Amino acid sequence: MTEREDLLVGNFPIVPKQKRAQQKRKALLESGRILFIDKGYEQTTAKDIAAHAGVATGTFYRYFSDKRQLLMSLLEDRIEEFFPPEPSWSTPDPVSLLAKMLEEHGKRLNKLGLHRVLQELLPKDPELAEAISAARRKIQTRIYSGLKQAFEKGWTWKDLDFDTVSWSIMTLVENAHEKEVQGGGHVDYYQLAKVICRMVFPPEVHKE
Amino acid sequence: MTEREDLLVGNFPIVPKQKRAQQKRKALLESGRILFIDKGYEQTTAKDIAAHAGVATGTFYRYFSDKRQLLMSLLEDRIEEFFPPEPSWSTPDPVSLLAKMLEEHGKRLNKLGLHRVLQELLPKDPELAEAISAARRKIQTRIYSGLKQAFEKGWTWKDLDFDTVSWSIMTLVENAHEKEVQGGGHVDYYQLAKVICRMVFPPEVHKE
Amino acid sequence: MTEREDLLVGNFPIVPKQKRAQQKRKALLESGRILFIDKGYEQTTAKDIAAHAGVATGTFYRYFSDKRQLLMSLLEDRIEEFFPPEPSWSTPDPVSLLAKMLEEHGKRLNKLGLHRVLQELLPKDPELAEAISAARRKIQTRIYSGLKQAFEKGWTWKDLDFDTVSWSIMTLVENAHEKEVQGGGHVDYYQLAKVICRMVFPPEVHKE
Amino acid sequence: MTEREDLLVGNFPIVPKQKRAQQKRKALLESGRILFIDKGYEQTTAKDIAAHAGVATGTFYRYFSDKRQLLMSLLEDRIEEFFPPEPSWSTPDPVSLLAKMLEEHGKRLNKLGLHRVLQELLPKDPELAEAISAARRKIQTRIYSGLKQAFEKGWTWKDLDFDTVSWSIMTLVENAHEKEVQGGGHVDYYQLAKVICRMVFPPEVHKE
DNA sequence: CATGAATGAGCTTTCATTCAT
DNA sequence: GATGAATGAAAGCTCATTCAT
Repeated sequence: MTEREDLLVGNFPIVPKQKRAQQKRKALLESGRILFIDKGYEQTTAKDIAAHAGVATGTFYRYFSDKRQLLMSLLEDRIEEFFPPEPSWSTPDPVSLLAKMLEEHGKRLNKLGLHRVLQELLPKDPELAEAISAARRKIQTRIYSGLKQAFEKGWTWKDLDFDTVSWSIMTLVENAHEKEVQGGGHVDYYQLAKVICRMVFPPEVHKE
Repeated sequence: MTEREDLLVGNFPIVPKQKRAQQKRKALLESGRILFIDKGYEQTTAKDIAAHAGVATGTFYRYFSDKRQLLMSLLEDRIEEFFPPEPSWSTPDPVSLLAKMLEEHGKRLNKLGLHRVLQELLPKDPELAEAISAARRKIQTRIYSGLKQAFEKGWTWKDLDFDTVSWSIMTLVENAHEKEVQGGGHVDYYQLAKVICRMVFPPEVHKE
Repeated sequence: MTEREDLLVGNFPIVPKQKRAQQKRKALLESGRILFIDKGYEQTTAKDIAAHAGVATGTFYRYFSDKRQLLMSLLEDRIEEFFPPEPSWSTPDPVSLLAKMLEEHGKRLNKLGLHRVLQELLPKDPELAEAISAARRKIQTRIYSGLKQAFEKGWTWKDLDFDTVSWSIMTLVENAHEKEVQGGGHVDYYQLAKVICRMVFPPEVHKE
Repeated sequence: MTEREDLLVGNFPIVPKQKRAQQKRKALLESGRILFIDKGYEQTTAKDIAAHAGVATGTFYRYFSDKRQLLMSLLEDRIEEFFPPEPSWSTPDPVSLLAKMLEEHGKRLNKLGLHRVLQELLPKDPELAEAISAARRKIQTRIYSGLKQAFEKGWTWKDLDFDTVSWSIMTLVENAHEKEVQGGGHVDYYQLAKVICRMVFPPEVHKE
């Protein structure tokens, strides 16, 4: 991760040591986050962010080399938060556990709020796209191995296609959050968890 | 749909009558499509499109009032193509049929290629977002009633949550295409179809 | 006048001989006049004029080298109409005669309607400005000599300043029309004529 | 007037506080004035003005929302200066006083120099036209009542038409300045004053 | 001759970024 | 360090004029 982060964020203005400066930096980050979410990345200008943070335009550039870098800093170490943790299957009630996890993940994404902004950027920023892609692959790999373990314990469908199923789980989990945002009715996380479990386990295992 | 489409596209420069002009218009549309896909919507300028089509900037504005309208023309009457047809369950081999449908849908999307562009635009263009949303709702409604019929015939899980499952199917189908694009290996449409069927039918029905 | 006109109009497209062509030319002139008056010179495009005249854009340029030349043709031989004829003083009732002349001049200007357009152009077109200026000088000279004759007959004030008075008459007459247009109440031409006569004749002459 | 002025000028970029900025603003205003007078309003671009003021294009837009607003700032609180003060008749030597007033007004107009520019704008800018019109009405009303007072004191012609005469005075005074500009020889303000007085007073009053 | 599509210079305006104070 | 005025490249769009048909 570290290498990738460095790549993304660059090492431009050394994170300043003073308290004051730290506060300004934080204010800028927070203003950036708010405005990006509110108006979109492209529609938000450096001037806007500076004004919202109560500093001068020029100050923006003391802390960030440009708008992109601010966004990257916002994302720093958090890209993984955009993706769900791997579900745990070795539990008496995987459906409830999964439901809970889904809900928490949804909340986390809503709190970050940058989901949309990322989508806006992907076409323009191959580097970011690659970072996202890497994070996604990483998670999917974890899900994959989780599935494999469950398989080895004989819990899953015998013909489980790890690849397809792990991808399906990822996809549903990632999009559950969007569904909620779009106001297309709230997601019933429990039902979704059930559906996911059906993709993985044959019915007889459920009773276990 | 037709009314909404008209709304989106407007009736700006009447589609010209001459052959030549038609060719230029087509060239512009095609150049727009290529550049939008290649560089993203925001990064593509009217000038770029004109240059790529081998015409002068002003010519662009003969045929389209602006970039957005070109995109809308590109989308005209095609919004529904972005969404899958509803799967049919009443068939001897729903998995294969579904797999075939998924593949065809993926091909169609790849041919259009505008999937990403749409995503870039959605946050900024509420009108488009609404059109997309309507199309999506329409399809999902169809899937929903398909499920209901299957349920009434007693084929599905007894506790099927139509809403959650129809949404899950939509989501997987919509994203299958993306998986392919991202180069994460080809999608195994057959496996995906199997997973979807497992969300819907209990195993004993599969044998039927 | 001829030389000046040639200067203004240029000798670009030889006035065409055919009837058809003549009609198109006239239609263009008339459309130009209407649109110039309605929207102003700058706001009217060659395309507008052609469309209004029911011909193609290119046709415009067959008859006129450009927008300016159309305007000049509109003005051709008419610049003098923008200015009043010299008043005649040797008449039993100069006030009534003058009043009548003022009214007729006002009507003529309203009919042409290009007064405003000229004003719009003067700053940009020194050549036109010069032509206007020359025409004005010409009229003023006539008024001047009319006054001189009246003076020599002993009718006017003994200390009449020909220059000032002829200029004043010109100015009032030229602006009377504008007053009417601006809707600042109709001009009472008879009262205006009386005022002008008082500038010229002492009261005892009036009784004559 | 103040309200109307505020309306015209808007309150776009708050007049900046720093000295430097004030200078740039002034430089832009002055450059605008010069170029408007020299080339006309329409022929002058924002870029021209910026270049003439020695600043970048973008700087223009820091201080003015557009060309029009610059002109409006140039006019701010000055519209009345374009019109003469009302003449005073109750004085031992109204002719000389009037002559002096005319000359001063002429000088003031020449200093502003924007007379022509206004004329260019009037047809296109109804708001400005209304402001001008209001100012003109105001002055004319004052002249009107001045005449009425003189009439009541028995100084004027018995059949004085206040309306026509006040309009005539306005018109002559407004245009006197133009005469000078057009290089038709300097205006003899004294002679003009005499002419105006003859419009108002019968000869026997002059001796008083 | 007529047509109207095509051209491209040029105008307005915005905004990321710099730099004098 | 902080400030915010200044910069100028670049985007969107218009329109006088040309030219292939």
